[in-house]
Amino acid sequence: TMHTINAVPLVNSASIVHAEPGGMQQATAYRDAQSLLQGDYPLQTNSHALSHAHQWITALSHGEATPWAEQDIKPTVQGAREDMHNNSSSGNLQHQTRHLVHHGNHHDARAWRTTTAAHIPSMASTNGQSLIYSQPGFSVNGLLPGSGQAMSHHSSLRDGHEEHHSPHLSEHSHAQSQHQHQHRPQSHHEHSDEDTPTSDDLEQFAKQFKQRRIKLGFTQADVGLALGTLYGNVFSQTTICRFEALQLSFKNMCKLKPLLNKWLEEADSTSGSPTSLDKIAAQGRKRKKRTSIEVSVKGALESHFLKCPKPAASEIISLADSLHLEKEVVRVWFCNRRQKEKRMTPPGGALPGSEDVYGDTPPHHGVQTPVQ
DNA sequence: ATGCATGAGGC
DNA sequence: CCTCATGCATA
Repeated sequence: TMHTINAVPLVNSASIVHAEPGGMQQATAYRDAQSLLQGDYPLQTNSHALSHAHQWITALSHGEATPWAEQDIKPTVQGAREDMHNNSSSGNLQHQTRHLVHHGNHHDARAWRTTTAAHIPSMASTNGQSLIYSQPGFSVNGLLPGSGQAMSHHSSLRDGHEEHHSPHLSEHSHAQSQHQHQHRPQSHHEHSDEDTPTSDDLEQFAKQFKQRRIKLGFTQADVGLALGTLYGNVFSQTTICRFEALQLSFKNMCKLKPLLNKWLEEADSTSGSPTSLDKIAAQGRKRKKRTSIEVSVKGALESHFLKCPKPAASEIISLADSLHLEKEVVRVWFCNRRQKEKRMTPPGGALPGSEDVYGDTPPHHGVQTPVQ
């Protein structure tokens, strides 16, 4: 039926070796970086020995009700995000319109920075990296490639343009563009950086971003880390990955684009402010062990989802019961499943014509039809 | 690359 | 309880 994956963070001595000049494989780089990042925090490999040992080795015994999470340590990280939240808005006027009023203008990464000052990611201590990159001889500016000196060449990157067009001009199955009904015919430059981009812009940017990132020798994790070091907003490998794969909501993509774009520019010019930023201690919180749902059970959930993507609490309970899963697990599963439908790149490919996915779009309409 | 999870806001 | 942005832990 179901079991939980046990995961006691073990550390593998991070092989800080990765070199591979120039043509390193992204996979390789990614691996190294990841092991560094993850292995780092459990061991406190670095100076700050903030011993706050360990969370989520959770008690096996556990009580029925939320065994994990005994102490609620707020990461303190959130504060700064509020701002960003409303700001991205314009993308899909789902239900944010009201916020547009104030701060209709800080699209710029810098704007956030101010409000974000010292902002600590919940747990991603990244000391391991600085430890490595701090080596004399390596400039430390928050955006060094995981592969060390691998980056030697680079090409210019002025916005919008290719580098290489995919030879196969697929008949462009871009049906999406329904998200942005707003085109600011503003008489000014459409710096793919300003205003709300179109789905195509995003797709284009993401693709190019990934390509350049790789050429520069950075891993997704490197980028996420650099964003934090440089602008105060740390992101995980996961987020960068999802951005590149367009697996985020349209709005989310819009929010991240400016930051990534900025990073890209900076990475190109190997800008030189040696920003040796130190991460401050990250607080830990117990995390429930990930539930592994069996395929057969997933199938059942999936079919239920097709019938009713938004089951009522009572339905969730009975469903959970019949599937022998905790109610919470089922509830979360549905939440995640719904969220998946809203990504720019939905799973099965949204059905054309069904704009409002679940008919729950209350007063607003502009709901993006996932498409494709 | 992705599955399940957390938490801040919103009602 | 939901939506959304995010991410740890995994496959």
